[in-house]
Amino acid sequence: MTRSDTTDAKTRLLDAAEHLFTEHGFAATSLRKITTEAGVPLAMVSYHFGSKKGLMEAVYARALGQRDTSRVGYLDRLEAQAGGAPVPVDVLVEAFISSALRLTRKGTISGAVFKQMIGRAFYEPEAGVEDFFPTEYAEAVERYKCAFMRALPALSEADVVWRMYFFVGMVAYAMAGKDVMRMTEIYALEEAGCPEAMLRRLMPFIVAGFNAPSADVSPAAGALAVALGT
Amino acid sequence: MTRSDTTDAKTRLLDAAEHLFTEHGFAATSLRKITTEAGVPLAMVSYHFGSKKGLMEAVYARALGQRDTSRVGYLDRLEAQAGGAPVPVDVLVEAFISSALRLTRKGTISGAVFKQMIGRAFYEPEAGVEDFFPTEYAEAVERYKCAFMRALPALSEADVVWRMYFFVGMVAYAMAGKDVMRMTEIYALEEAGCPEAMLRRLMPFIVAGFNAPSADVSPAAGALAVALGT
DNA sequence: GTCTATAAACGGATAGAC
DNA sequence: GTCTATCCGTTTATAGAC
Repeated sequence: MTRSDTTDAKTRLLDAAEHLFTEHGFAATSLRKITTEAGVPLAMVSYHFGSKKGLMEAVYARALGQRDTSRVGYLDRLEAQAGGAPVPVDVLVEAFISSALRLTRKGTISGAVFKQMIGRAFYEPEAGVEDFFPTEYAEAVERYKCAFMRALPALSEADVVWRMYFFVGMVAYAMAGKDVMRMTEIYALEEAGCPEAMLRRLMPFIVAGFNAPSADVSPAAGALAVALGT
Repeated sequence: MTRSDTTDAKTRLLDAAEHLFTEHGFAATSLRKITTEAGVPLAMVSYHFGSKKGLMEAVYARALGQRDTSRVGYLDRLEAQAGGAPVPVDVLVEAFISSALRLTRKGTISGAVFKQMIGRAFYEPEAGVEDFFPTEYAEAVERYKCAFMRALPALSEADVVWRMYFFVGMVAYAMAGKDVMRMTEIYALEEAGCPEAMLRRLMPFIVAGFNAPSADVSPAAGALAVALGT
């Protein structure tokens, strides 16, 4: 048993499940591995959570805590503060990233684990995992979309949505601690593992991306098309 | 059986495994599902590939085909063409994306499936999956890093590497067809599923990001720090 | 070479003792 | 409430018939 026996079984189960689901994914993690790491009998899963899926739901429920309403609330304040004028792009980007970081539950769970968990939830192929992140997100995306469109009147709606897509994807990637090219190993990036520092690096990159001129979508014009033809 | 019987069993197995591993992940895909979809007996897996892991390796081996040396070769040509002068950022970005797209094997496999497979390989938590993408990538990253540093002398090495990290992550995210906020559904983005179009949208975004002023890393100065303090 | 049948282990879930 | 022992379907892998 990995954890101290002073903690109760339910908590130890949640801790172990959180760790193993995060590390290896849902399908690859058996209840036996979880109960072994937690040092509790197998049957405690059924008793406390009903099923494997119930355990996972509980893991996410604990991590998410009470529903975080500050996502749009923060944006509300910013827009009220601007008093009718568009909120600048850099403020929007910073607000979105801050909201993402603020998902961290204040409590026993480490911020790093939580963020990796969120990231995994998105990448997890199992059906239903994404459903823990429900409608509020669609609302927030829509609100931010409108804000970005007002801040960037030169861009088409498609461009704004695509750039938000890239933005969201990169935040998820960074928060999940992914590193497909092993760059953090190779170049020993100091700030890897510290989401705050990483996202501070990210912010000017994203802001500049949003402010870029519109993409040329015509098939013939792109330099990319030329390169692909070779 | 889903596929035509005219194709031989080995190929049908590879096709089915490629599809299902890509769709649901390695751990969540059983050999039975694969053999059922392929319309071949279960034992053919052991016969042709030895084990489940062997099958997956074969899937990746087929997809990767012969080692693709054009990754740095393309960059070589660009640098020779520039004749000592730094290769501009937009050309580098376009070259990198083109190389990523060019990973597509010319043959039966669809480009979309392949790209999603590559993306999944990175996100797949199972140990050893990333090992199919070996040292050549580290070389390419190093070469591009030097090229970007020469094109962006105002940036520190750390900034360049971080921005490449974001760049690579976003390409992987987009190529894997991920969509954590379901934005392609909600906003019915037409070009989703067409990597070329998507990456053409991505290019100006990334180029502007690279050209952004250096990130202010000091703890107190960032607007982010202020927001987090509230 | 190809496939049926089965082995051997593992999976999630539960009955029932304490 | 807590846990042992077990059920039973599923899994990967293989033995051996054709």
